[in-house]
Amino acid sequence: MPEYPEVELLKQYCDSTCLHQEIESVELREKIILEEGTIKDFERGLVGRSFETTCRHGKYLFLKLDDEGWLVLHFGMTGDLQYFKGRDQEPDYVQLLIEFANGYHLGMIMPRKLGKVRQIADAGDYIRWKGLGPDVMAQDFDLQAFLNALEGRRGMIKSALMNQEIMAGVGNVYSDEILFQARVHPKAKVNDLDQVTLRRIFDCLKDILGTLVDVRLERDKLPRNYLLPVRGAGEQCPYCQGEVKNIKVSGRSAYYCSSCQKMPG
DNA sequence: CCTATAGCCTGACGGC
DNA sequence: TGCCGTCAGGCTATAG
Repeated sequence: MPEYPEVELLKQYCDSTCLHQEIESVELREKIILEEGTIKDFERGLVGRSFETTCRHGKYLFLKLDDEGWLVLHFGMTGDLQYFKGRDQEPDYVQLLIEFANGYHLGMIMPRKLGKVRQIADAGDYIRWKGLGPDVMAQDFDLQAFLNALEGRRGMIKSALMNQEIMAGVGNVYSDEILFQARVHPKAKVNDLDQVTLRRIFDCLKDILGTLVDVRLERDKLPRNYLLPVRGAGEQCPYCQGEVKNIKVSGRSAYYCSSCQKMPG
């Protein structure tokens, strides 16, 4: 689930809960979610420190430690965070548990262990090392930056939007939403799209991702023309009553309106 | 540069 | 109810 909107909200959640508190203990329960190093070193590296600020790039959340260094969290397909008090309130599937001096805990919840955690020296270096493209919601990711990022691409537009090296933050679900509202077929080739269409995609991207954060992902607060509530095969398009279909695009499940999202040309 | 495939890991769901 | 296959919103590696 975690794409830009979810991770941005998790960042805000951290900002309002767990900053500036001394870390008393750390339990990393699954070796597989540690990107590098040993569990012992990871745990020791956090105890006695505190989180000072946070930042986000694409689907990655960075928590800055006092003194120096960062904790990076990547949520995979099922990651979430919960800040809670007593151990008796611990939710299921906590793989990383951080206990603060005030008695509260931050749990990283991950039923499928596809996420990653790691301590790093510098967030910028990490972003470069991962090869991440520009963050889609950064101020300077404007229309020109979007066009530059897609320059020379010949693959399918949905794949390009989801490619974290081209631009970081969009995943499978919201790439469908963006293309739905821009009325572009997910399999349309990037180099077949004209400037007007690319601009429409860019505008939809910014608008949709911003809106999802504004409404805090509450479905009933979304505008009525969203694909999200009817993102299932056989559902009805809120624009044209056409049929929502499911196809595979680069191995991923894509939903689109077979009537109003046409191939260009 | 791009696509397809398989794999990582495990819960939810539908069919029999 | 139980078993089994399939699918799921992440990413990576590999082969063509």
